[in-house]
Amino acid sequence: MRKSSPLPREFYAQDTLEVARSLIGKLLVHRIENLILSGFIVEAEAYVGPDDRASHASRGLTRRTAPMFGPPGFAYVYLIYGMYYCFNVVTEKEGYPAAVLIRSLEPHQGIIEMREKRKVTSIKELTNGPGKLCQALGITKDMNGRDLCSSDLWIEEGREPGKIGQGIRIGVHYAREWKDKPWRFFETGSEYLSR
DNA sequence: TATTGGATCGCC
DNA sequence: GCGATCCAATAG
Repeated sequence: MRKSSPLPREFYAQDTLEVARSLIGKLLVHRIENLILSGFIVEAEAYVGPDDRASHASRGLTRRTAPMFGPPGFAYVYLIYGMYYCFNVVTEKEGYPAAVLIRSLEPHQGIIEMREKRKVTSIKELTNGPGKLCQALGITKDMNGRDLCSSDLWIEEGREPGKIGQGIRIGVHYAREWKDKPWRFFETGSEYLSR
């Protein structure tokens, strides 16, 4: 069995679209003491630069968006609609605001515990959405700004993904001409994609 | 200090 | 299709 290790910071330092595409098939892991909760990434979206109106960073550097302007390989976690968290990985060089939103996972380790956290039994409903996967893996505001290269939350090599599809991002109708950018990547045919 | 609205979800 | 629920970002 190969020793698991976090992807290096250079992985995150690349072009954001490249990172988003490359993340499909990788394994997102959260270790809570002796418990391992993980899932293969099957869907991710890129939020790129200061002009992308769909991105929080288009409003500039604020308290909330600070992690997006920071160095690559760190987590950007925020509360949405007052009740769910969304998990992103910060990309590109420090000072350039960009990140990839992890939208859905194929559950791997800790499925019993994920069911308890999610209050649902169907495996397909555990992590098929950005808010759901944070709930399943126990990702909260506490992980905002966490270093994915040296903490209990990380991404490692997973499995070879199937065919990768590309399309427009979800839930960004307000983003004017940026709403139609095909910056969402997903594993075609996966049963674990978000709605 | 007050108002607004959202990178969602689950139920009607 | 719609309400829940709260905080950051703005406006005043």
